[in-house]
Amino acid sequence: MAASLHYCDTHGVDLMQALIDESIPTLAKAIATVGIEDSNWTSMIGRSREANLADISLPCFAFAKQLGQSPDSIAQSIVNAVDVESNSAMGEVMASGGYVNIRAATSWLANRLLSPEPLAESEHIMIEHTSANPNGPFHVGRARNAILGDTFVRMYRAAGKKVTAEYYVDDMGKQVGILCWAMENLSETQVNQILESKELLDESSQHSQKADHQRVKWYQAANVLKVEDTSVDEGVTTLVQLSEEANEDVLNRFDAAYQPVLDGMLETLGRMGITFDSFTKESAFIIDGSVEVLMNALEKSELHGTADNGAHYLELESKGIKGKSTKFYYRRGDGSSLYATRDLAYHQWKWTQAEQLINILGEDHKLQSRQVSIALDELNIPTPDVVFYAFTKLADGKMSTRRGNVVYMDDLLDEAQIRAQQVVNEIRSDLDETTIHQISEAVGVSATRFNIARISPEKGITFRWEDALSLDKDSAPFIMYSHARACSIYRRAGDQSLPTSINVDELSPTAIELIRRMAKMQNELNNAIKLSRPNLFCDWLSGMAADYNRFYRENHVITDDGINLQNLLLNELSRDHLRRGCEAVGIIPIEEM
RNA sequence: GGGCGCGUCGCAUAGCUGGAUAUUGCACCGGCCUCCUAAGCCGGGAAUCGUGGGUUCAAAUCCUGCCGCGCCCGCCA
Repeated sequence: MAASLHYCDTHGVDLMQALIDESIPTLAKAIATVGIEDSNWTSMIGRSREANLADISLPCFAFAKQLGQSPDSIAQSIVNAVDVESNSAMGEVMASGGYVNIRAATSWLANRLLSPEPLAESEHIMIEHTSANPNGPFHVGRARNAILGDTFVRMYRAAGKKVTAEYYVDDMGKQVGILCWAMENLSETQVNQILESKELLDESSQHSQKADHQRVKWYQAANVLKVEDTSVDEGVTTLVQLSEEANEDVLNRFDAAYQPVLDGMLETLGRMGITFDSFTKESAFIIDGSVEVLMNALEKSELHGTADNGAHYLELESKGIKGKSTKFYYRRGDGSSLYATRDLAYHQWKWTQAEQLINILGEDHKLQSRQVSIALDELNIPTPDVVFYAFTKLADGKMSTRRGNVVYMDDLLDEAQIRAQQVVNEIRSDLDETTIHQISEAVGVSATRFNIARISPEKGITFRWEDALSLDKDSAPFIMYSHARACSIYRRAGDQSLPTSINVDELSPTAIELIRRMAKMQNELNNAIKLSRPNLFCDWLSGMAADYNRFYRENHVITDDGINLQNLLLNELSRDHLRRGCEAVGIIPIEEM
């Protein structure tokens, strides 16, 4: 085996930011010469929009009025006055279209890439995502939350943050109440009869014996039954009321009803590489009394009001909430709390666990989330950051576990694996069955995740099998293939001791592009995190794979004259960047495919 | 009715903290495997950035009218 580079967990430096920082003193001298008196110009330097022209750019449009010259000629004057030679970070500095365009010196980039610096100690972040009601199997509508949430967890970790992935378990309330009532009152025969009568019985899934797939039938049957039989609602309501009083017996029965479902859901998520560090039950905040304390505290708010029947609310009209209902009810007439109230206590608790909170929520929770934030503010509790995503709908309508109008994730992942296997069978007939299965499972899972992670969260998705399972170029397999290719070369190169520096003069254009791409990794990651858009980092990763492939075509590691060590070094840097990029978005970086 | 979001080549998608020839993939057309994985590489055609107005030296990007789509507006969760 070749000497391996061990850069994991040591890449903390944003080289584009470093380039900006190192360019500023040199630019400042030039700008003073030209006679610009705008002290704000340093904040105008940013990443260049034209990646083929420059890494960073200074737009000169704002100086035009002051100097009475065209932006273009100002840019040219600045460029003429810049002493590039004195700055090791700066490569080319050129004027174009009113911009001062700066490219990093390739030698500087290469050096920085080869001597990474350790990440600084970071704050602790709690990312709460998924938190789906445990009433049935994971479906593709719920998957966007989990995939997005886990991608954030991974990206933050790749950026060196300490992250707790948190799942809020809704262990009280109507949904589990219905499930529990059904499990206790309906026989399997009854359930099957009810579902059959409504043509809801579907045992076509390979996973129909899995606990979550089994128990959702009881949930669906109870929902059908309660339309005709009012005693269902009565039974459920009694249970729900008791659960809200933290009745131990009822909470235990709820637990018994939903836990196998939750386990089934977590198994599905585990297959996608999605795991949690912490599970918190909603009932915990009733039991410890914190909900009651908060409700009492809210009465001191200036927004507080009381309804005729004794219910308590906050009037939010003055806080910019518009529409029919500006009242945020947090205590019912009978004195009990509501879901949102418990959410307040939950947030209060979360702040004891981390310095930053991020919630991943569907766009249907926007109003609710705003109300909760205002209430938190009234309680002097900080508000969390929230990432919203638009819904995934089926071509023929909205997904619903209750109505059985869903595509289950278990089935989607099966199908993804099968489709991937068809491809692997075709091009890797040399591999044994077990290996082929492992590869196709990794490809299927990665492709499914990437096809969601690469889309802007606020954009609605219409589920189509072809799209969800696409193995095309702009997808996970393309990236995985590039990584596997780099691994293959690493294996073939054998045990080599790698050079400690890169001779820039010998680099081909594709090699330079590759270095430039790698140098932007941390910047792209930081940017995607800052803007809450994982799709931006997905773009970088696709581009990284493409640049590696171009490099691979032109620059051979294994040649007739032996091993080209410089190209091997670039191959190893690429392999490392691809692997870390994959891990940051939930693609499995397999070593062979 | 009110609030929030979305509308970019045939399809999908990037860019939206104003700025340089609007990105990428699929599909379509044409090249490249005696050479480290062709799930690849190179080249080509294809876009009134939903639509009308405004702000600006500069608008896909900001403001606004309209059209279309989605989500929300429970003492539910």
